[in-house]
Amino acid sequence: MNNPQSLAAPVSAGGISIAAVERDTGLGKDTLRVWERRYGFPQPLRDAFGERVYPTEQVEHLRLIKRLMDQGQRPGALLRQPIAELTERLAAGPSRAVADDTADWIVPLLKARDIDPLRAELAQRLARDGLERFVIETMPALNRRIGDGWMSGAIAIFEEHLYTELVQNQLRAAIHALGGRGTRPQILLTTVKDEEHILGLLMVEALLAANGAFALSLGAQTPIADIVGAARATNTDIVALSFSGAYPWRKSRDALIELRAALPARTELWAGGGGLAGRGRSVAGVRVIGALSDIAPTLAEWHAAHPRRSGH
Amino acid sequence: MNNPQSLAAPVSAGGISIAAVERDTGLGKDTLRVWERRYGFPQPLRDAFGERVYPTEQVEHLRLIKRLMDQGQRPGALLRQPIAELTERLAAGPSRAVADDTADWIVPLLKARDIDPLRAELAQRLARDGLERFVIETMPALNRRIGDGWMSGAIAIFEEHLYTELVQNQLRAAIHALGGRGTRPQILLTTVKDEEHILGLLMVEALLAANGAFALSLGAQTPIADIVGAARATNTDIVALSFSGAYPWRKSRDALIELRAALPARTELWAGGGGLAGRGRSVAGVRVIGALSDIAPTLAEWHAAHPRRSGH
DNA sequence: TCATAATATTGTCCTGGACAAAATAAGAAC
DNA sequence: GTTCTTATTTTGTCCAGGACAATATTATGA
Repeated sequence: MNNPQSLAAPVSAGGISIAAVERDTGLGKDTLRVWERRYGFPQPLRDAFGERVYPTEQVEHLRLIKRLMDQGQRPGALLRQPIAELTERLAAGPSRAVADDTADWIVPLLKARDIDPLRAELAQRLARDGLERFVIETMPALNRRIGDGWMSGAIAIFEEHLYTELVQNQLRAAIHALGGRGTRPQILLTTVKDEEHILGLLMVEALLAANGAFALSLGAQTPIADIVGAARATNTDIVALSFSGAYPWRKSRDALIELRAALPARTELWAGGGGLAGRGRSVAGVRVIGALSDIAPTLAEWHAAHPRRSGH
Repeated sequence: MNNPQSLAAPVSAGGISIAAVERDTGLGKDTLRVWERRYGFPQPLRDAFGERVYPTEQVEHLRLIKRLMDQGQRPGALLRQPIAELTERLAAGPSRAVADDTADWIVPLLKARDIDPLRAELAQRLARDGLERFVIETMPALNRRIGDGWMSGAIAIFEEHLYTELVQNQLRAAIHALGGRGTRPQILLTTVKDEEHILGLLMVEALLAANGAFALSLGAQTPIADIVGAARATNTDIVALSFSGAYPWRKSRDALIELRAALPARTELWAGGGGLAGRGRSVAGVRVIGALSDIAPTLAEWHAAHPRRSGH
């Protein structure tokens, strides 16, 4: 108690706790423990109380493994490979590549002390490319660049926050400017528990708005029962869910099944985001949106299937 | 694979699995099990494999308990109470009072199916009262009304989300419209770890903007080290922190002390929000902003103390 | 070549024990 | 009375190691 130094930080110094690893990688606590038991990796240190402390490099390694698993590879093999082999596989993987230097400008701008040029640059690109292209092409490139920068230590957390904040403002302003009102279809947009991912949500909202569909966003972390309640109350045509890549597929699937069962049959259920991308067969009654660029066509399909009737 | 019906649904029939309860209530698996062991509730059934199956009513009960806990009550007492007692407590709530009927209009508008009138009403009030008055007078009344409504069950969570979303959009748009750039003082605005409270942050940002000071908001949950890093990097004059009422005072004090020690002496440190209001003596070197209405005067003071020099 | 059965892999659940962190109550000092 | 310490209770999360259903992979036979 008198020695805050020794008390305060099981976190910062050597590594992070198992709960933090779960949050960061999307791998469950049980999974992490059973991997350690079976494969000998990860092999966290222990703090003074015998609790696992994962060094940053191992978390990095785990993140790499998670990425490969999302591509369809199986853990048994991956966990026995040395790390060099893994990066190699990742590079070989589907459609990596695409020399991404189109987004390189963001880093120096973030690093500069003055934020006005950054804000201006973002605004200008948005204006020049248009909302749709900005969201589908520019932003993913930027996000990836920022993510990489963060992992390699080139970008500090506050700089990532700053980026998120500025882009968010741009998107919100753009959506606001489109100023749509109660058109059909009526869309409810949200994420389930444990999903933060505000930016992804906003990207979808922007794309929908660009295509004349104005979603009602409930923000992140809406419990399933409340999603159902909201859909009922607002007479929603489509409930759209977004899952980030860190969300375990099993969980998203369960959530979708439960939600599908609880929603009225006439309400469509759409799901998308990195957590579902590439997942072979989907859940019955759920429309999986594989990529951002699929949103517009899917919306068009909906319109084709629901010809406009007079009245409201 | 051949019998999807029987396979798929440990979910629907009698109840739901522990993972589903965790997702729906936000109570961790470990917590659910330890409550069962200690207090005898919840008391799930078991399926053929010995796994817990929670009946819907118990999930409902758990959700009620969670709500009371969010209100500050402790589980030990709640878990021993019969369900009738709980609903009663919920209605009683903490220190209601203050006949606040100026904000009563929000509830029926939220309840109505159509969101356009709500959006319009908010926009109109903002335009009529001006940003400053809207933030200082209207919004706190609305927030309180919404909070009360939620606790008493009159307002569903999704309606609260909806309100937050709409107000947020209004504020952001207003700030954006003021469109200020790199003026002095340079302010860094954020909350520390574990603080969500986005709306409060945005209110402060709006007030500052209304007074010609454009804060750089880092969003919520910035680690202290990163706040310091950001302040250093951007040559910040003032770091402003917001603490919600739910944040324990002890923690905010510690955070402020730590931050004060780490920041350069020339950087001022301001702190405000419900978590600090009324707290007698403050931390040395920290300026406590008691109420939203104090922001403008405090800012004026800063300007008086820092007469404008030519150049920047 | 394709469907079906046998086998291997893998994630989640289980029990029951432990203990740090948070909240509260009790006491001391200004 | 109020603020600061110090004990005591409460409460959430972690641990180990066993088990087994769900899923993926391989072998087998028509």
